[in-house]
Amino acid sequence: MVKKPAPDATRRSERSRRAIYDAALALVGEIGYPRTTIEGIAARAGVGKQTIYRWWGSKADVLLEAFLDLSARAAREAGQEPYVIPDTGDLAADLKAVLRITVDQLKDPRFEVPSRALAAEGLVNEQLGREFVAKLLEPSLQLYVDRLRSAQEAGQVRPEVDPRIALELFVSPLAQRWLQHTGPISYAYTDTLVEYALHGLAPRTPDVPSGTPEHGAVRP
Amino acid sequence: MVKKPAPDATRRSERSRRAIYDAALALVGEIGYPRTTIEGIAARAGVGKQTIYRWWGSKADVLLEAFLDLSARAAREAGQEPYVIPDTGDLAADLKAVLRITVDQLKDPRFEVPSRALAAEGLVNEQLGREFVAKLLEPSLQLYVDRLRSAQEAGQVRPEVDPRIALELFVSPLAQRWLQHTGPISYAYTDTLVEYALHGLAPRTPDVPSGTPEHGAVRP
Amino acid sequence: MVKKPAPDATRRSERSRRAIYDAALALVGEIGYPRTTIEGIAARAGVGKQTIYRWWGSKADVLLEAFLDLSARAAREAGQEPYVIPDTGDLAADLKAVLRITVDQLKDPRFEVPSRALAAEGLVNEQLGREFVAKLLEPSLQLYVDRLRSAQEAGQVRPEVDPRIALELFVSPLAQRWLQHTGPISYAYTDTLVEYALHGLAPRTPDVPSGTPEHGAVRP
Amino acid sequence: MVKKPAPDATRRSERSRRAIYDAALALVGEIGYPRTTIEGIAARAGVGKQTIYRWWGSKADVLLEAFLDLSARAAREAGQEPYVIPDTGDLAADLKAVLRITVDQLKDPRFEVPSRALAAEGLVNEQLGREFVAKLLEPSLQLYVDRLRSAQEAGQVRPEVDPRIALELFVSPLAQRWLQHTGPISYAYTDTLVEYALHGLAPRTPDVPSGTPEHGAVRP
DNA sequence: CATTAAGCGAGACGGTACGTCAAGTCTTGTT
DNA sequence: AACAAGACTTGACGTACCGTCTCGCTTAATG
Repeated sequence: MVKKPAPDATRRSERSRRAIYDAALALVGEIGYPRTTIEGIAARAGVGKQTIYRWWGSKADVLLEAFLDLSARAAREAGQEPYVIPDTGDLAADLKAVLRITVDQLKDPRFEVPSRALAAEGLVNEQLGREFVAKLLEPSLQLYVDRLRSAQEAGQVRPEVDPRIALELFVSPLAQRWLQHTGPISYAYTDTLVEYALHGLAPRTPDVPSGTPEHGAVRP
Repeated sequence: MVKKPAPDATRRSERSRRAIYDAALALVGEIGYPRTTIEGIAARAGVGKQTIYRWWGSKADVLLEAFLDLSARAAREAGQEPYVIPDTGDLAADLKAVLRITVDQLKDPRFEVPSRALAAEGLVNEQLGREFVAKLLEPSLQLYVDRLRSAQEAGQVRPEVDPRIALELFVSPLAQRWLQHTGPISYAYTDTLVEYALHGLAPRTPDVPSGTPEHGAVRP
Repeated sequence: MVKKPAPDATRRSERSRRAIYDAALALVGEIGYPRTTIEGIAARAGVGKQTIYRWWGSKADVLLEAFLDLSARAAREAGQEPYVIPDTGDLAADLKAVLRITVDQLKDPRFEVPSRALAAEGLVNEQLGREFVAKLLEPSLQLYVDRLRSAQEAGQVRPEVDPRIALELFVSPLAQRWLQHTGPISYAYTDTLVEYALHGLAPRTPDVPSGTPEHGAVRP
Repeated sequence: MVKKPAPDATRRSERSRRAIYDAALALVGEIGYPRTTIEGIAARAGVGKQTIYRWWGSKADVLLEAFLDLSARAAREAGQEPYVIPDTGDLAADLKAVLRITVDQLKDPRFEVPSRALAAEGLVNEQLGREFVAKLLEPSLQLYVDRLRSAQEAGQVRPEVDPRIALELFVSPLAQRWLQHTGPISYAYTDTLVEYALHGLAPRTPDVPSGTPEHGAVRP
C-alpha cells in the first residue's frame, strides 16, 4: 500500500490550524454536528479544503483535535493544578465535590455539544471511539483510580475492591444520564450515587451472610 | 406550518414495510450505519424511495422501527413471559442472572450493530434519543425497579434507597463499557458490579472514619 | 401484442370529460404547458388519475382534445358560417380580410398558449404533430386552396400555379413570425404579405425574361 | 435576488465541455430530445451532474450550445466562406441554389433532430426561443436581406419591397413544411417557391381587375 | 540573494446521496 | 364498470458535500 508522502509539519500554518479549530467548534455549536461539513469549516475558517484534508482524516478527527485543544486551553486558563481529585481524607466528600464540578462541566454548552457529538461518533466509529476514550476519558478515570487506591490504603475502601470497576459505580450512571437523557442531573443525584456506591444497597445487618438471605426471616 | 396530508395508513403495504425492515437491518449489519443510505434500503427492499419517505422521517426512524420490530419478534419467538426478572428471593443471584443474559445479548451481532447505531444517533438527535430510551430502555429499567422494590419489601435493600437510581449502579457501568469500549464485558464483571452495588465499597466496620453516618448502626 | 380491453365509451362520464378539458386549458393558461401535469389536471378536475389514463394516452392528447373542443365551442358560439373565406371577387381584399382575423386570433391569449404548446409538442412528437396538422391546420388551409382555385377560374391567379403551395406564401410567414417570434405581427404586415405574394417581388418589366438578367445592362 | 457567484470560466475543463456537447448531441440523436436527460448526458459524458448545472441552466441551454458548436465546427470544416449567398447576378438562380443546400441540410439527420428539438423548445420557452432565433436563424436571414438588397440595386426587385418581409415568402414556407410536416420538401418545391415569390401569383396582364396598382406599368 | 519547492486559498471536477416531483400502474371502496 | 382516491415502483430532478485535483500565490530554507 502506498501511503501519501507525509506533509512537512514544520511548514504548517499555525494560523490555519487555529482558524479551523475555531470554525469547527463554532459550527458544531451553532448548527450541530451532523450539519457541520468540512466545506463549511473550510469556508468559515477562510481556508482551502485541501488544508483540512492534508492534516486530518475526517470531520470527526478535526473536531476531536479541536476539542482537545479547547480542553487544554480551558484547563490552562482555569486552574494551576490541572486535574486532581482532592484528598482531604474524607473519601465521600472528595468524590461528591469532584462530581459536582463534573456536573457543572456537563451543563456548560461550550463543552456539551462537541463532546456529545464526539461521543456519538465514537460509538459507531470504533477507531475514533478508542481515541476519544484514551485521550479524554481515561486520564480523568485514572484520577479516580488513584484516589480510590489512596482510600484503600487508608482503610476506607475494602482492599479486595478493584478501583477500575469501583469508579464506574458513580461515574457511569452520571455519564449515561447525560448522554442518553435517561434522567436529570443534579448535585443531589451525584451525592446519592456516591453514597450508594460507598455503602451499598443492602442493609448493614452483619448477621445476614451476603448472598444467602433467609427468606422467611423478615416475614412474620 | 403546512403539514403534508397524512397518508392513509389502512392502505399501507405490509409487504413493503417488512421488506424495508429487513433491508435496513441487513444493510446496517453488513456495511454499518453511516454507509447505510435510504436509497440503498429502498433498492435492497425493492421499494420506491418515496415509500420510505412517506412513512418515516429519516434513516434513524426507519432503523428504530425496524429494530423495535426485530426485538418484538425475537421476544415472541424466544419465550412466553419475555421480560421479567426472576424473583427467587436471592436478589444478588437474580440480578447476576439477568445481567449475564444481557451480556449475551450485547454480544449478539444481530443486535449489536443496530442498537449501537441507534444509541449513537440518539445522542445527537434528541428527539430520536428520547424515543429510543422510552421504547427500548425504559421498559427494561422498569423491571429492575420492580425487582428492587420487591427486595426492599423483603428487607434486602435499605428502605430509603431510590430504586431508579440504585439500578444504575450496575446497569450503567455495563452500558458504558459496551457503548464506549471502556472495558471488557464478562460474567465476572457483571457479577462484581452486583456485589459492589449491593454491599458498597466501604468496609463493614463500624469505626469507619468517613463522614457518612452508618445507617444500620443506629437501629438496635 | 396484447392491447388493453378498450373501455366502454357508453358509460363514460361526461362530467369528468368536461372537467378535465377545463382543468387542462386553465392550467396551461396559468402555469404553462411544461409545468402542467396529469396529476395537476386530475386534482383540479376532481378526477382520479386513472380516469385520464383510461381515455387519453398522454398530456398532449388531453390538451389536443381540450383545444379542439374549445375551438368547436368557440366556433359554434361566435358565428353561423363556421369558417369560410369570403369571395367578393377581389382576391387581395378577401385574403387580407381573412388574415386580419387570423392575426386577431393569434393574439387572443385563450388560444395562444395552448396552440403554441400543441405546436411545440407536435414538432417533436410526430404522431401528435400529424394529428395537430390534420385536425387544426389542414381544414383552414383547405379554405385557402378553395379560394385560390376560385380565383384561378376568375383569371386572377395564373392557371399553372399550385394553390397548395401558393397559400404558403402568405400563411407560412405569418405562422413563423408568430411561432418563433421572428418578427412583429400586424395588419400592415399581413397586407404586405398578400401584396407581395400576389404580384411578386420582381418588377413588372415584361422585357426582362425571368431568370436571365442582363448583367451589364444596368451598369454603364 | 441572490445570484450564485459566477464560476471561474478560466478554470473550466475543455475536456468536459466537449464530452458534454458530444453526449448531448448523441443522445438527442439516439433517443430523442424528450427522453434525453441531464443525468443521461452527464453519465454518457463521464461527468458529474454539477458540472453541467454549473455552466448551463437547462437541458435546452446545453443542447443549444452543443448545436451552435456543431454548426460552427461543420462550417469550419466544410468551407472557408461558410455563409454567403452567391451573387451571380441571377437572383432566382442564386436563391434556388441556396435553398437547395438548405433542403439538404434540413434532411441531414445530424442536424435534423437537434434543431427540430431546439425549435420546439423555443416555441414554449420564449427566452430560449429568442436566443435560438438570434444565434441560428437571424444570421442566415440577414444573408437573404443582403442578397435582396443587392438585387434591388440591380433593378431585379422592386425598390419599395421590404427585403426582411420578402425573404419570408420562400424561407417561411420551407421552414413550416419542415417543422410541422405540412408537406414534402424537395428541390422542385423550393424552386417553385422562388418562382412564385419573385413573380407573384397574379397573371402579368395589365387588365387585372384586382385593386392593387401595377407598379411597373406606370414607368415607361 | 535569488531559487525553488512546500503549504496555502480557491474552487472545478467526478461522484454519491439527498429529498421532491411526477409518471404510469394497481388496489380499494363508492356510485 | 366507471369512478375518486391515493399508495405503489420508477426515474429524473436540482442541490449539497465528498474527497481529489489543479491553479496561482505566498513564504521559508537552500544552493
